[in-house]
Amino acid sequence: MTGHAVQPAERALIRISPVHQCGYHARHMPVPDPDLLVRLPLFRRVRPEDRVRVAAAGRLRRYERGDVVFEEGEPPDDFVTIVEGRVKIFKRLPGGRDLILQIFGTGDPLGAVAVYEGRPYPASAQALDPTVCLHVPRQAFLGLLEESPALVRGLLSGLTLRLIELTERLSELAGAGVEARFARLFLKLSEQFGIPRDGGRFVPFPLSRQELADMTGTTIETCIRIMSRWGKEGVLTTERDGFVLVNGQVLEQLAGR
Amino acid sequence: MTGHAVQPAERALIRISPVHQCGYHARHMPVPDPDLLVRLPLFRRVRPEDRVRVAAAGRLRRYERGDVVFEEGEPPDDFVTIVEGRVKIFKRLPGGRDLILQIFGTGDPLGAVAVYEGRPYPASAQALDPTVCLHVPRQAFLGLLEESPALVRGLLSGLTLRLIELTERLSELAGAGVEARFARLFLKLSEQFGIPRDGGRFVPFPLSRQELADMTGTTIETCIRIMSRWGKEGVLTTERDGFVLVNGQVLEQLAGR
DNA sequence: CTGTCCCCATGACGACGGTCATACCGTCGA
DNA sequence: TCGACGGTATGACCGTCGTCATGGGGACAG
Repeated sequence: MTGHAVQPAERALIRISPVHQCGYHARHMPVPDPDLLVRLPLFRRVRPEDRVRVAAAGRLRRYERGDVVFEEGEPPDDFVTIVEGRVKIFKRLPGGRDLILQIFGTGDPLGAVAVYEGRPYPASAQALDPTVCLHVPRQAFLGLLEESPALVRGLLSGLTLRLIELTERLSELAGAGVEARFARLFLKLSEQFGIPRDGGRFVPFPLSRQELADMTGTTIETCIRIMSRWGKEGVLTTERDGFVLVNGQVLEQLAGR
Repeated sequence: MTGHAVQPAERALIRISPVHQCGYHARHMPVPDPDLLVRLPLFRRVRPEDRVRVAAAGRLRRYERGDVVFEEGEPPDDFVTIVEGRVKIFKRLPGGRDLILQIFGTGDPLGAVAVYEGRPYPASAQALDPTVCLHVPRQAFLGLLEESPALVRGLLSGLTLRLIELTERLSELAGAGVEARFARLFLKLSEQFGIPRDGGRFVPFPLSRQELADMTGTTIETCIRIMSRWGKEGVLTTERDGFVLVNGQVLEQLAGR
C-alpha cells in the first residue's frame, strides 16, 4: 500500500455524506444520565450532587451532519457539550468562503466563550457527523459556576489553551504559505489522532476537500491541487475514513520545521 | 487642513524614537502604593486588604521604548499589569517578520494567558513607549485568585474578550485583502481612541510604518504604499503624534462595511 | 557643516494563489 | 438503465502582494 505508486483508479475517495442544509432544529432525546457527565472532562471534577443538578437541568439533542448547533450572532441560551460526534466552529467570510476556527469532538465544550459573558456567539457551529450534545440552560450553568471552583478552573484552562492555539494559527496564516499550512494541519492531526500503520500514520479523521480548505484558509481548488499532488508523490493519501501520512519527513520539511 | 490637497513637503512624519534593542532588564522602582491598584480595572473590585497584599508582593518596573517585558517561550514568573505606557504583544514569524497580536495600554494585564496554567508565554512583549509595569509574583497572584472571585471573573471576561477579538482578526486575515485590513485597523483605533477634529477624527496613537505593517500581517513596503496613497487621496494622514482619519466614509467602504 | 543612521517613499519584477471553466467519477433515485 | 448531483481533478489566466533595489529627508553626533 505504501511502497508502490498509486494509480489514479486506486485512489480511494473520501466518502462523506452530502450536507443537508435542511435541519436546524435537532431531535430531542431522553434526559441525560448523571453518570454520563463523568465522561465529560469539564464535569468530571465537580461534586456528584452538582452533576445530578446539571443532569436534571440539561437536555440531550441529536444533530445530523450539516445540522446547525448555533449560529454566529445568536445569544447563547445554553452551555453545550459534545457527548458524541464532531462539530466545526467556523466564521463566514465576506466572499462566501468559510473559515473553520476549530473542530471539536467528544467531551469538548461549545460556546464556552459566549456563555460566560452572555455575548452573542462569535462564530457558528455545525455538526460534521451524527452528533449528540448536552445542552445546559445558561442560567443553570452560571449558578453551578458560582459554586464549583473546579468548573471555573476547567473553563479558564480551556480558554487559555484555545487562546494559545488561536495565536498560533494567526501567525501561521500570516507567515506561512498554503502548502506549509496544510503540512502543519496534518502533522497536528497525526499527533492528536494518528495511529501507526505500514510505516506511516493513519489519521481516522475524515474531512472533505472543502473542509480542509476551510481549515487552512484557502480555496477548494488550491486544496485539491496540493492533496492530489501529495497523493502522487507518495506523501499523503486520502482514504474513505481518513488520511494516511505516508511520508512524515517531507511534511515536517514543508511545515518549515 | 482637510479641504485642500496635502503637499508632500507638508506631510509631517511620525517622530518615533529609534528602538534600542539593548535593554532587557528594566529599571526597578519604589514599592507600589495600594491606591495605585484602584486605578487598574482588574484589581478595582478585589477587597481592599487584598490590594494591600498585592501591593506588598508586587514590584514596579520601568521600561524604555524597545525594552523586552517578556519573551515568547519563557516561563511566566510574574503576573504583569501596565500602569502607564503601551506594550506590543507579538510573534516572530519564520522569515524575520513580526506579527503584532495586540497592543496593550494603561490598565491592561499582560500574560494573563500564561500565568494561570504556568505555560510558557505564547508571544513576546516589548514596550512601545516609556512604560511602567506592576509585576506580581505568580504564586502570590495565584493565591489571591483562590480567594477573590471578582479577580477570577475579571480574568475570565478578559480572556473571552481577547478570544473573540482574535477570531475576528483570524477571519480578517483569511478573508480580507491588505487594504481592507488597514481600513479596519484604523476604524477600530478611531473608535477606541479617536477624538473629533476638523470634521475628521484624530487618533493620538503613534505607530511607525513597520508597526502598522506588523499589525496587519503585511510588509513595510505594502504598508507605506497604502499609507502614502491615502495621504495623497485625502483619506488618512500621518502626524507626529498619531493619525487623522480625514475621510471615514472611504475607510468604511474599503473595510467592506 | 558634514557624515551617518533610521524611517519613509517609489519603481520594477515575479510568484503564489484566487478565479473561471471544464471534465471525470461514484452514488443515488426515478 | 439513465440522468442528476455532489465531490474530486486539472488547466488557463491574472491580480495582489512580497521581494529587491534605489533614493530622499530629518535627527543627531562629531
